[in-house]
Amino acid sequence: MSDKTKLVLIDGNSITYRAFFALPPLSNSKGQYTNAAYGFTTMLLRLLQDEQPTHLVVAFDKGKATIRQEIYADYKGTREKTPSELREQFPIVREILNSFDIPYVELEGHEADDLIGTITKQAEAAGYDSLVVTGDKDLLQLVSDRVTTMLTRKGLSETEKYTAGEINERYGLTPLQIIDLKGLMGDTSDNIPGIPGVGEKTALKLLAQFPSVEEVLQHADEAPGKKLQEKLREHAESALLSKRLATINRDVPIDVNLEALRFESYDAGKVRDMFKSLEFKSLLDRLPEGGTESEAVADAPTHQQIETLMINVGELPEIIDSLPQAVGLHLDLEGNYQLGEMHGLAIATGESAWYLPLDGALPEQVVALMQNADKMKVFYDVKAVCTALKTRGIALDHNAFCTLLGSYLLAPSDGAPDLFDVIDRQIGWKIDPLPKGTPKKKVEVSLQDRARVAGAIAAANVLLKEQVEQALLEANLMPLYRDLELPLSFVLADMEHSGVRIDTDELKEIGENLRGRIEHLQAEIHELAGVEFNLNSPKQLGEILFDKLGLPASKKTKTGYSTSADVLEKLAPHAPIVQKILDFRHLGKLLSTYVEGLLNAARKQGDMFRVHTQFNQALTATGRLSSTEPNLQNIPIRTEEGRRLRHVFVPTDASWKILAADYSQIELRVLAHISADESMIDAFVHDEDIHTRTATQVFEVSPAEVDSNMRRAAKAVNFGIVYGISDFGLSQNLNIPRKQAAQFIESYFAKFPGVKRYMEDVVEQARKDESVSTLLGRKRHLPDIKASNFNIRSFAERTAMNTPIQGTAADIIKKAMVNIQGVIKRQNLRARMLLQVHDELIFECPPEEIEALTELVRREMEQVIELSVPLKADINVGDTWYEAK
DNA sequence: GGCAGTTCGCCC
DNA sequence: GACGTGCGAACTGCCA
Repeated sequence: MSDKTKLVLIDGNSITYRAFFALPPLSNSKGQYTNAAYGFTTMLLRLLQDEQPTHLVVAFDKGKATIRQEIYADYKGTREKTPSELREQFPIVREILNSFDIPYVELEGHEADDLIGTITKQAEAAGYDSLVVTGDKDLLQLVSDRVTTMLTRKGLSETEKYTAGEINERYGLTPLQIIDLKGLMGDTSDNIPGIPGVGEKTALKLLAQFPSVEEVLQHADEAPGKKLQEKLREHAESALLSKRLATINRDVPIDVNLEALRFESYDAGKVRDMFKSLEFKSLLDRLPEGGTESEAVADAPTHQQIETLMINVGELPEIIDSLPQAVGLHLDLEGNYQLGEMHGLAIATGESAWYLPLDGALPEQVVALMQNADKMKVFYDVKAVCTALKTRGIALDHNAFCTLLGSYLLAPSDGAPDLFDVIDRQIGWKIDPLPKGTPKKKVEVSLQDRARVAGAIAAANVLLKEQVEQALLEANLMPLYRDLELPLSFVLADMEHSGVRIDTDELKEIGENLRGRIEHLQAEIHELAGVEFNLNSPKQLGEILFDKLGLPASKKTKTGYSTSADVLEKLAPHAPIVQKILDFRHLGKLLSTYVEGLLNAARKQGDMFRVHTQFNQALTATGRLSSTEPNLQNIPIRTEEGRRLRHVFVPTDASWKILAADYSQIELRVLAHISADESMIDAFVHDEDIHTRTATQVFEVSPAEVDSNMRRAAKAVNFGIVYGISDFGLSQNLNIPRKQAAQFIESYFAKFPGVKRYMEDVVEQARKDESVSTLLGRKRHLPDIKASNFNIRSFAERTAMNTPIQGTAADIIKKAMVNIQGVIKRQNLRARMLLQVHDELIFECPPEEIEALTELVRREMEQVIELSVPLKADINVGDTWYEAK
């Protein structure tokens, strides 16, 4: 029925509030925060489209002296003050509504809830159908035959509509009983007390028995459990008060003419002007054409407006000449950037794009562009491009901008930014990615599609650069980006391109040996178990050990028994099968992950095999690198058996050497510096064994009295400090009770008061800024530091303590890498940097360079930055990585 | 057969 | 009630 009336009522406060916390704190070029207004607007546009309302109104809270506060002074008493970044957006939301000609209501001393309740009551009487849009479950109480409530779920993007039937299905309650629910359980966010200890589950159980708060209280004696009965009696008043607070007032003295809420259409031109001034670029293409747009507002085009022109090599020089100094580029690669096929190159300004198909070989005009130092070449991933070009014998000029690296430094906790996400988030272009093929099934992609996507990415890069650059400047991150991370990209590209030589014959031999022993172990285990089963299946293993053999199960996982090593180690003395399983696991890990993994990754180059890892420079929350395909940052060292694998990492030439340089205790030295703890600084200045020193302090003994257990415990505590683990984590590591672990930490802090003070200060600072920084200014956002959930907040607090330590150590070694590579190049050494493993660097060099390399690496690593304690690098040389220890 | 989720274990 | 990080192998259950 198209003539039916449909009134949509939006809870303006609730939706704006939710939008604010759901979206990152974006601001536009005028410095206005707009994330909440933006989120509200996306919701509004969606409602207009999906619901086709005939009538529309938005309600806002107004004033402080609400009726509820008269009843209960502490109402909303615990709520944090609305942040100014949010407060300043309410006027923007009202302006946006004005541009749509959508009416809004507010009344001094009343909340939006009550206004919505009152209007829906009148609408019901007039025979309108209403839809209430909110993030607040309280409004479910308004639901009736004529009123539906739409609730937002996590963020704003998902919503759920509730009719009376759905409320019954979800809660087993009538809409009005939602009030009773809240009366019993209360609401921490509004500081409505309810009955302490009664949550949703208990409240629902009670209401299933008796229909209302009053009845529940009358029959308190019949409630399950003595404690609950007592609480019901004790807090009866509170429950009744809470019910009153939760009841929406549907008779607010407000004069609403329903017909004035009629909404037919809006002037798209007016709205477009509004969006442009707020810089809601991505929302522009959701508006219809036409309207009375003012011409004064200039704007970047949307990606649909960018047509990518197919060109040939001959046209390239002329286009390049016409380009501005910063050129958006995208190298269209398929698959792994080291090996993958190069399909083409897209070149763009923010307004136009061109696509040059390539078939393997790079024409000289492209090479010229890549080596043109006068143009700033803007890529999404400079390291990938640089490496891809290196494999084709071309050196990318270093006058480049990396939008990936910049985006990462702005928000490192998000993990590796996805190209299409970044573009959508920052510019609002929704580019359909190309379909992904699999090794099995290749998908044919037309050249036109390739051009469309590559062209859009190249053009997006130009706009992204502007935004990222600006944001880096504002966040004081430009020096970190320009002087450290971007130069490091080129060093990493060198390393990835070099690769490391692998002795595959040796590796295969190790593999054969392991395979034989694994098969033998497997046969023995099956024999002992009396049945053949899949030893690699934790599920089957658990059934054998704990059901069939009846061993005591100590730990459970989500899906069944835990069979992890720490569980099995405790069982080993009781049954011989267990040690064999542990051995099987250990050897199996070495075989599948390392022997087979490395063999799969090794590529034949001339007469030798090499592995070329990829370092991810834009992924970790702390600023460390990570390594993939293969991961060369987790090659075994702890057990001799595993450590042997390092024999297969050999120099390019048999006469060359491997040189390994590792920072000694870099994290603890960083901690000593930033905490300025006297005792700790003293230990490092005198180059003492820090774990022994910690043991003497914590256990109050002389250095000679420190036994191996004390040192081990002290080491675990230091380890815990560096990695930000909890008392729980420490107790797991040391296999001691949580209480004892907490005591260790306490006595540690008593002996290192400077460290304690630092930990307290950094958490306080994190609460203030919602972020922490490293010595070189790397930032990590920590919104969870204000979480109400204890676990989430505690985690954020440990992160606040740990990130400056781990992140500063990452800064330091990165800087050393850039400096070392600079010296190697300037001195024309043949030595090559091969790997970085968080606190160590691996090189190879001809024998005659050993001395020079040792000297320069030590100097650059130790002198890279001046701290209040010395930095120390241990350097070892050998014929293989194993021997360089 | 592909995908996501889980468990396990390696490194710093 | 589950808590430093990241990568990857293998299994499992689910989908087509």
